[in-house]
Amino acid sequence: MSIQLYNTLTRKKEKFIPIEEGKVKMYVCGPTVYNYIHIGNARPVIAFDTVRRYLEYRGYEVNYVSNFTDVDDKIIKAANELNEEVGELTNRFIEAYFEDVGALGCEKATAHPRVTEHIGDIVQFIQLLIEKGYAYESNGDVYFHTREFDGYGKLSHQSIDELKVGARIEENAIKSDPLDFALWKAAKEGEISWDSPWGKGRPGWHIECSVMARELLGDTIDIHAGGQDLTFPHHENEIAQSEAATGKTFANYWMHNGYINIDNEKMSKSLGNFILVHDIRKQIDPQVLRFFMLSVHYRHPVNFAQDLVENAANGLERIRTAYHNVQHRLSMSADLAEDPQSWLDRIDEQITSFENAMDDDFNTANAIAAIFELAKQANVYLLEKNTDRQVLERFLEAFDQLMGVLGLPFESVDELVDEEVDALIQERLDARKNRDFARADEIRDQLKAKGIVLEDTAQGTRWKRG
RNA sequence: GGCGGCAUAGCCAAGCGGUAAGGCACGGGUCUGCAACACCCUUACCACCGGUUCGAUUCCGGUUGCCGCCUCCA
Repeated sequence: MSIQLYNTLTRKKEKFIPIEEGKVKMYVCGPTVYNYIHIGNARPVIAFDTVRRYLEYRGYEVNYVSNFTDVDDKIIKAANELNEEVGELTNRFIEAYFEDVGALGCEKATAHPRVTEHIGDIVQFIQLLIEKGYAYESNGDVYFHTREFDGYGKLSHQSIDELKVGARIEENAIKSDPLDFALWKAAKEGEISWDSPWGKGRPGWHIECSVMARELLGDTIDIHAGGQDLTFPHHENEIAQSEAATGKTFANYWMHNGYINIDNEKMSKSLGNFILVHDIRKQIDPQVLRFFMLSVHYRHPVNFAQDLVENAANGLERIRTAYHNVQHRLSMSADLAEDPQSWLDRIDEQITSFENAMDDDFNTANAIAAIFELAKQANVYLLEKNTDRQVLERFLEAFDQLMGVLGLPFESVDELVDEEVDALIQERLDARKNRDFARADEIRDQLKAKGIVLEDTAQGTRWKRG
């Protein structure tokens, strides 16, 4: 089966066909770095990191680009307030971004371009738009003439006239049409700026993505992704700029993730009800956060609430326990069992349903269901008196593979080795053998107080942090 | 005003023409010295009203209720 993905441009699920066979050019809009990212910012990063991992799992070579907006009004404002250089501030938050997103299991992109590294390219791109008659200079600013671009509105499915009726667009004497948007903004006194043919200034917001995507991926890319709210105007404007400049399709597939709500209310920096990843990951296992977000389809809203996250934590724990129990069994016995084949087949069935789910517009909710089913099968298998080494290994391999695609690797065994704990467990085993249950329970309670939970199995006692 | 989304068990969440995946929680069993882990069993007339169809949770129309975009925002 082939991968189907929902394309905002056509509002349909489409078969994914890359421009170049076996390769994917993907661009994901990244954050404006003037603060730590909130969990809403983290959603697209997690969602599209998962998309990327699955594409790679499917054998594609993915060239994944995600930018940093490291100069804009909010950054300048924040830098002024903190009495810090713009560059210092953005470096600080870019570093924090990598820490936060890394904790959430997201791989680094192939490239993380920054706006300030591409000013020259941006200036050239704007010049090209002016030459082609799509942009004009006014008072040191440069604007894109929206009405000159025929396809304007095709992504958000808005007609240009309706947009005007919508009417919350600011009137501005400098623009010749209220729908026009800035490509270049003239610098105010004392602001960070770069020289340009139109005087000192800096790039507008939308132009950076058009330019950096083109520089790093070419005129036409396969997948362009970002949060739902970027559809209009950001992505619409990117299309206008890029296609006006190159005369080619900018991106074949547009993917947009849904929001995170808090108590069913939209979370955003402007509303102020946001949860910073920097803070929350100290309280909640970041893998749980990732698992929680992936338990809902990426296009649907996720409601963030304490009890729902705990719910997800319990579910993840079930999968981890199954995995570690298989590992434990493998380390404790080397039984041989009859007919491993039917079990190997069952494992393959779950891998297939996982793949089917992911092929269907990256349906991680269903993919997770397949992993739960795998866990169930593993638990049932562990009930057998005799197990086959090959089957146990295959279970682990499948768990590793599937959870790996979701960016949720299992803790390695090494981290679970502790001599002191082992000694206590041995002492408890002896106590139980001598029917000294008081001592046995005492040890169990003692370990529990240290956050270590014991599980007695037919093959011995295993422990975990809980 | 324009564009769009959602409404499925106590909670979360898939499915989207052939009488409902999965998880969490609850209850009943089994396992256990007791527990933990686990296993088995139990739990839904898919917001409402019409229509199309042999058959609709799934398609069409309408109603109600939430939500989003059209403005910086993931």
